Amino acid sequence: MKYWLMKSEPDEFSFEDLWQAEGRRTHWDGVRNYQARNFMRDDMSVGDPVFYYHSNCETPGIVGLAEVCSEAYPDHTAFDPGDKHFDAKSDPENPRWMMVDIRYKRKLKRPVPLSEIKQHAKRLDGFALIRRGNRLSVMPVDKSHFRFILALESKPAGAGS
DNA sequence: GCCAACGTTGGC
DNA sequence: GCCAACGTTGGC
Repeated sequence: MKYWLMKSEPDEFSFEDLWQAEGRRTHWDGVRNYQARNFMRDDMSVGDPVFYYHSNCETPGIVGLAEVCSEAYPDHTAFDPGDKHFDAKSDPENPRWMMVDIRYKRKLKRPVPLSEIKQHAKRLDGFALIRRGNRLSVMPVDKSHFRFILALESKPAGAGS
């Protein structure tokens, strides 16, 4: 079992939207980065836990838990000329972009903001989210990092290290 | 294969 | 809105 973090802009598709979605699940379409695609295609398994992260918003951070609930399969939005993420070079016979489905698990007791995660940079050494210039929208999380961050939700906001 | 130009991401 | 960092593109 591997652990993951997936970013979404709440204006596009928030954790609340995932709750509202039919079956409380959705397909993670629109990833157009090879590294992120490879993680989904090659390394994810059904049942893997996922941190749901809100980016490009007032307080970026982890807001909830989800889980992978499908194997990777072709991202059909790449074939749709009307779609925002259309990619003419993705051939339906040989799809370039893949996605998985994820399912809502639960909200964190409180969001754990990026700023707080950064305060624990030493403990979280190597965590892709806080590596310089990180722009990955799907990234692996070490099991120990995952647990450490999960424990933060039970501590008061702003509690020191 | 190099690398400049460009577009995008995403925190601030 | 700014801008640093990064990935991709395309000329050569």
